[in-house]
Formats: sequence, C-alpha cells, structure tokens
Amino acid sequence: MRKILRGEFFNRPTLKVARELLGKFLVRKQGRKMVALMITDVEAYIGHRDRASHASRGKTARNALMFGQAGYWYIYFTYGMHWMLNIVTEGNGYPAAILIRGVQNISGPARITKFLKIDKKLNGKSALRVSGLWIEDRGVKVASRMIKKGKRVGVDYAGEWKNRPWRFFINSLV
DNA sequence: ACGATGATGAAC
DNA sequence: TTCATCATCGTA
Repeated sequence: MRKILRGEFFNRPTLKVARELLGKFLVRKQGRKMVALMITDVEAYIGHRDRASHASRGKTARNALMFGQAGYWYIYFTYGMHWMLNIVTEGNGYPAAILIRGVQNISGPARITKFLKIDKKLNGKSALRVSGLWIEDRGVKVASRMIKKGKRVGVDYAGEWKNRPWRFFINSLV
C-alpha cells in the first residue's frame, strides 16, 4: 500500500490531521533521486486567534497560504537561516497549518529542510501530486499509545496559547 | 547561555 | 526607513 494523501485528508480539523500525519511518509524527489522518511513529530497552528501562529496578525503576503486551500506547502524563512516546512489544512479562508518538526532519524524542522534541500522554491506548491514533495500513506499504523502530545516548541511569546498541547510525536522507539 | 543571520511586519 | 522579533541550531 502506497498512496499519496489527497486534499480530503488535509481539509479536516487540524488536530486530527496532525495526529494522523504521524507514520505517514514525507517524499522528496529531485530528478532521479527520491527519499522517503516517516513523519514522527508535528505541530498544529490553528485559526486566527492562535497567538503562536503567523495568522494571528491577519493575512499578509507571507502567511496568505495558510488562509488558502488545504494540501499546499507553506514554507517560510526564519532566524536568518532556517526554512520551516508546513502543510496547509482546513477549508479555504480558515488559516491553519501543520509544521513538520521531525522525521525518522532527523529531529528539528530546520534540519529536515536542510537535509531534503527544501526552500522557498517549493513554497505554495501542491503536495497532492507527484512533483518535488508530497506525503504518502505506506500502510504504517501508529498505535495511539505510542503517540505523545505536548506544548509547541519556541512559542513562549504566545501567552496562554503557548500551553496548548498541539504538538504530536511518536514516543521514541527503542 | 548565546551568537549567527536576514526576512518580516509594525512603528514612525 | 528603521527596528525588534523570530514556529532554530550549533557551540560552549
């Protein structure tokens, strides 16, 4: 079993999508080279009131993708050197996205994009077809007892929103 | 604990 | 146009 996730998968409540992204495969293709890595850690950014989200200060040129259709990549540059990879969720007009924070053998959102050579060239591209970057279900089931949740990382500025348990990750397998 | 390093958004 | 901030990471 090996299928690309479709628009209907992403156009749903973000927390549900986030949980279900664990165990799916992020697939990167550049020419003949193809790499697939299982997603192990994600964070949800939901709605216009979530102060940790770029969308909390309204629609801008940078964050406009978050307000758009589900299933598109939202990739932005931060700290002067890092690219962050997000997939847009929920319906058109409602700002939400999921940060891909970890994949197998790679922890940290900036390390993923560095390893897979992901930058602004993929920003706004569709994740729903075979192109440069998409997500596949390869039949891996992650038992719910293996899924942990916690606070999002690096959002201490977000007031009460910093405490929302909107990070989901697979308990370290050993 | 802190510096790297530059785009972004808000203030002026 | 200027300025503080930032969904981080490597080094210490």
